Amino acid sequence: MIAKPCRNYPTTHMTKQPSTVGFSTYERIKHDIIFGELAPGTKLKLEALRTRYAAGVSTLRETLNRLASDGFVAAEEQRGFFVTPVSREDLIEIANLRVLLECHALRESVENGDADWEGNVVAAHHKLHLMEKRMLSGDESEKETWKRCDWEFHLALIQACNSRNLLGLHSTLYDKYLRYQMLVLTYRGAVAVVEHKEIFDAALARDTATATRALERHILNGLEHTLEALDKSANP
Amino acid sequence: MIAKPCRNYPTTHMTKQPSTVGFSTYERIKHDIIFGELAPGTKLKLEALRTRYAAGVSTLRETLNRLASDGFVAAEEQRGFFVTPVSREDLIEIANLRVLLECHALRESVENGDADWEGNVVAAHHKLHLMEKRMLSGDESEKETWKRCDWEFHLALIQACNSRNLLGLHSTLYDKYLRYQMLVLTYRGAVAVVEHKEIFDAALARDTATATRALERHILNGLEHTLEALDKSANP
DNA sequence: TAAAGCAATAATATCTGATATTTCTTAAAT
DNA sequence: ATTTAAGAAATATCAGATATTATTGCTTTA
Repeated sequence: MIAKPCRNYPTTHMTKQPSTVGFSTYERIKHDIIFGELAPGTKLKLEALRTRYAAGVSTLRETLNRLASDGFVAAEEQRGFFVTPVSREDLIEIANLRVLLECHALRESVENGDADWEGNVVAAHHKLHLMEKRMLSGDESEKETWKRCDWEFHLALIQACNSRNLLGLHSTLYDKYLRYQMLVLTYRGAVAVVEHKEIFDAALARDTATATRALERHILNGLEHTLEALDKSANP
Repeated sequence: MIAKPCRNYPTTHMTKQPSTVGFSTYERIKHDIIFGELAPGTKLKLEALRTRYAAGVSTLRETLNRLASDGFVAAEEQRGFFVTPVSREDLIEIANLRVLLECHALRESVENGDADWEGNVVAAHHKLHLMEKRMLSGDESEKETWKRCDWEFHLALIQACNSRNLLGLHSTLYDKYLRYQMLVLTYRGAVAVVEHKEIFDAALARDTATATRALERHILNGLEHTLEALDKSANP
């Protein structure tokens, strides 16, 4: 679970677009799972996917195997592939792991980050804040863009942690967490804005303890919020 | 959400024997990478693998994609698959991540483990210790068995951490770390025995702080040892 | 009526072979 | 020596064939 070319690589000098069918199919199916277009538990029949994604069976199986290793798809022996189901417990696990890994990465990053790192963090926070203002004013037309900004902000913060392995694991975890957020479709705009600002300020001030504490609260508040929405949608 | 027991299989809890070619190939290639039979950086040509593992190209590609997601194989766009290279930095990252995840899991486990957990830990440590005595007396004929016991001990310790996701990540990390150990082929018998005992005692005494500290030292000592051997083999 | 059995259907797992495209190798040319 | 061009090798992808297994629906039986 290390290579995550699409996001980790800077968009500046993309030496070669990975234009293979396999890669693009992987991206599309993963996207559809994260954003709920393929609901949790859905049976992924090869024939159906073949027409939906215009790819051959072999390519699809490669893709699904990859997604299975990532944990977005469950491969059941002789029974085929399913979108990984969701559960309260799983969400809690994911969130706690994200706290563990992201806080650790943030600590390292804040202590090692150079001028470049600072610059990227400032830029990412600025872009995120612009989006947040638009969201707060009621313009929810670009939720995906907003989420990308959120991702880029969180990534920028931990980018200087000096561990590709850590960044890779975190990326997958973020995506899994994101799926739950997309699932319940509820936002906690104003609060999250403040939390982002707190993390941002503490990180730039190189106040490791405050930054990690704020990040932990940020993630756990999100968890609580998502759990509530999840329970509500389960018991209407 | 709860995985129901396989319909056809008897209730005996043998690890379900997935008889598919895909799974067995996956296991075998992964094994060969971890135990160095496929050296780091090796080009994995489909034709060669086809004869070596007696599997079709499609199955092999599925397998390699899965291993690529796990991080044991590097898939290069249009250029095929390679055994993931090793490096000093990567080893350090892996070890540090293992410390982070395994210590966290151990803490949870020690605080939540029930009688079953204790029983399994005692059993696993006993078996490990038997193997260790054989190794110390010069019988190195079963290094793989010994390593399996080491794995089972470490796993038993964290088994009660209540997070499948965490256990999954840890398992992969352990294997990656193991590859480096197998690579340098050096053992630090007596020292590791003592360290295992320390962890074991503290865990059973529910002394979380001591247990995690001992585990951290155990892993970091191993890292240092492996790094030295790695440097030595690089600069002869 | 419910459980058990069984045939028909659907879907998966796997291999082979074909094709287009890309990368690698080698040898000629500047 | 570096570049270039042709040929060989390897990958990425698809389609089709087959064997095996899972699912479904109907029939029988208790």
